[in-house]
Amino acid sequence: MSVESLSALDRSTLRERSLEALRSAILSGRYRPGDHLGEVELAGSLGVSRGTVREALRHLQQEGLVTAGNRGMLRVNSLSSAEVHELFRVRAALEGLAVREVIASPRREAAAETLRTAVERLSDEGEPAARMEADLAFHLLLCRLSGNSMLVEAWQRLEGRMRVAILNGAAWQAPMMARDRHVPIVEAIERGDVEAAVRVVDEHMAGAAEHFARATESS
Amino acid sequence: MSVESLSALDRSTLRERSLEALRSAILSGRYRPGDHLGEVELAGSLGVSRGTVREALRHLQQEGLVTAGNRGMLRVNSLSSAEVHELFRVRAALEGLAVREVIASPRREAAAETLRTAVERLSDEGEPAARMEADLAFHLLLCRLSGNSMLVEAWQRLEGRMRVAILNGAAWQAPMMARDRHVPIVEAIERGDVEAAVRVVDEHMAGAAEHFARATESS
DNA sequence: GGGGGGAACACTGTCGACAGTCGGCACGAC
DNA sequence: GTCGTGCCGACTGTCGACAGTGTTCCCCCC
Repeated sequence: MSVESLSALDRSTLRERSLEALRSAILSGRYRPGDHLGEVELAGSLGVSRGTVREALRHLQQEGLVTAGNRGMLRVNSLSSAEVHELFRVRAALEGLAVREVIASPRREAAAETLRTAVERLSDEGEPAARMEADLAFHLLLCRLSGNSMLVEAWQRLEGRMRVAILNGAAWQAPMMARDRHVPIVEAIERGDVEAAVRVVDEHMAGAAEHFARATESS
Repeated sequence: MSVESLSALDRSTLRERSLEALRSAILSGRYRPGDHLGEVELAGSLGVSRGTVREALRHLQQEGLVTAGNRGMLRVNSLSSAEVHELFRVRAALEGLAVREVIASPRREAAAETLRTAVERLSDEGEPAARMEADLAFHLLLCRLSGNSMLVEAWQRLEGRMRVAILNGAAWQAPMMARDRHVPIVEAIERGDVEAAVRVVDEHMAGAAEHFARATESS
């Protein structure tokens, strides 16, 4: 089995490894928003050819972590506070659909239970990065449980930008990541209360948008 | 001035032209769903190098027109009827947000007027392809008028898949594209009736989903 | 006639190199 | 001092070639 996973690791292409390396470099803050990402330089530091890093950069561009500037030159993306608000409103719409579908699903009971265990993994303390991961994992799980693959895909397309937004408000207190903020969502789903669930999601997102937009402005 | 516009045309890269060519080739049905798209063959027929067509294909993959199969080989995508339903539910959520934001916007009056003129361009007759374009243009305009750039982006990410779905139900009667189906949306926005607008959008999308899902199944 | 081995093929992954273009800099004319 | 101009460096766009790997098909052996 470990051979299997090892061979799976070996099977991962250079492009995928470069993509992962670049993504974590950006998300870890090693490259600051606005920094220019030159193909030659990155190819040299990653030990791959320009074409390979080029594909990884294009993927990052689609994810929204990187944006095109003058003459096709790429730089690390950053979001204005207005864009943060827009982003979270779209997210609210998508997750609102997710809770609707979860509640309408015949597997609602099982889904609620899965969410209940997931919400327990949300911790009020610890590394900010780890808390962010747990938070995003919870919301992604919510989308997945809707069984709507298009919804999952659309949400994931927003994920990169969300990470940028969260990154901008780096030293945040993160009251939005607290478990208390997520429990009501699960409870509303358990009760099958569509209106309450959607309202809670909306409020959750509005609060998060407000918080991160402020953090963006002050940076 | 004419020099200016010409140089702008020349500025379009080979990658963009290849992308456009491939996209229209797929959308026009020249390549059928499931067809294998080999890099070498396409590079030869387009008169560009493999790297260039490769980038175009990757872009198409992000758009959802092309999907990866065995060993990274790409083929023209197709949607199951279940995915068509999922797709239109996500679209309904996004456009529901769009009408909310348009109505809540201080520029509601102007937006409604713009939509009123756009809806006039929807024709009940003529080329199916042209009608599809007009329909998509109307809905894209709706998203744009919301002023939410993230919403526009998310919608456009779905656009490729929508075209695939519509393409699958090729010989359709297209009652969903009729002007009558769109006028109520505009009227609800003009009245500022959020509930009605969202409900109309939902019904519009549900009807379209049902129609195209059936067309997908029968093909 | 059927099955196994191997060679040829058809792909994609990856790379290094050349060409075009844009921005900055120094230099000279006015 | 300021403007125009030509050079230089940097960066991306594009290309052709090589390598690795499944896949397929043919031939030989049983």
